Amino acid sequence: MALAEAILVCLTERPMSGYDLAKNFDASIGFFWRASHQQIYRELGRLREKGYVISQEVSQSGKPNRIIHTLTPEGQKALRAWSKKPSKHPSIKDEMLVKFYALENMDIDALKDQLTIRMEQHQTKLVKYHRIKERYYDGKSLDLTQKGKLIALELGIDQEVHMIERLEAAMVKIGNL
Amino acid sequence: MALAEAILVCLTERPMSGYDLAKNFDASIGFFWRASHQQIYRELGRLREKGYVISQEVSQSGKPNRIIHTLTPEGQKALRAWSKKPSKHPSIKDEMLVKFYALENMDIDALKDQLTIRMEQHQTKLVKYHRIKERYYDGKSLDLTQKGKLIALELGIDQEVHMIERLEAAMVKIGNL
DNA sequence: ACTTAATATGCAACTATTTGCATAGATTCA
DNA sequence: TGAATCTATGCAAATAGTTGCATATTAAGT
Repeated sequence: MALAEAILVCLTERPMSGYDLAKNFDASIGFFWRASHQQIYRELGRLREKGYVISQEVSQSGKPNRIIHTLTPEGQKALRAWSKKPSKHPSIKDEMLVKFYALENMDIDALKDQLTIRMEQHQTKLVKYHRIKERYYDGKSLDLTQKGKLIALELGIDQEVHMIERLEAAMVKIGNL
Repeated sequence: MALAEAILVCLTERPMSGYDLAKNFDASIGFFWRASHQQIYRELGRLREKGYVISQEVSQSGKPNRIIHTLTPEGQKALRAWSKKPSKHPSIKDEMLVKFYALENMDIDALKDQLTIRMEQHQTKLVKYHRIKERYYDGKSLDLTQKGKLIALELGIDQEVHMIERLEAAMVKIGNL
């Protein structure tokens, strides 16, 4: 399972609480791997048992205490071993495209609405990516890890740009039916 | 869950056995929704219980008997109702891109190999798509359902074309590190 | 002759993911 | 002043998906 590794990858940046990780999964790494906070907290328990992270509670007044998780050398070793294993091809599950497969049995106006929403979602994502790129990477000197993140980010940006174009083309096509 | 609906979508084309469905999920509809044969057989049981399909055994000599599943009017109604509900955004789980996120902890040569494999997979898919397009859609007059499938197919083709370009660019970038 | 692939179905166990709930003080907006 | 949101953690149940196994015949390749 790669949720474990995705968490470890996050923790290479800095030690984090489960809450921080959940936010990361909603933003940066979440562009390539989605996970809910419930999943993350459970997985952190497993990683602790395996000795891949160590967890220490930090007192806070007012708010609940934070539990900060730090990557251990064993965790780092596990990450490197993982990097050598072939990557599974990404999961493919796109409800909307399935709907196109039986157009005669679909409500086409509803489908158009869904296409519009989908385009907006990709647009939003694209704006987010651009902001991150400008803020953290443009015109800065980058180390190896930052270069890797930039490559992933640029893959994401291109994907969104082309996805929006494709969906617009699809919209024209179903508009002309 | 949309596996149920993906199966119903397949059955709008013609009545099929579980085996036929599994092959469809490896080819056409599987471009947008992957499922194993075990999943499909289990789901067919549920669909039968709900009355969305009816199943009849057809005797065969030599080979095991086939069980042909036919979409019922209730199943068709369920499909139309589903088409009106907003589509969930596609699941995102891309191990390889996660690996780019902690490049310092990765084996870069292994990553390059994985990138190469990934490019080949997309290339294979693209060739498949093109073959299907030429065979079933090019220069033919199409009904509504066929037009829908063509739209989905063309989305797939464009996606693969751009994905291959993106991965090539990424390869150049990690080659230059 | 032997092995692999294709046809055809399906159970069982395990792992992963989603959804709903639960707690509880602090801050921000209307 | 009340409602909503943020911070922070996590359990429990349900649903979904993967992996391994099981059966049985035919046809084609080596």
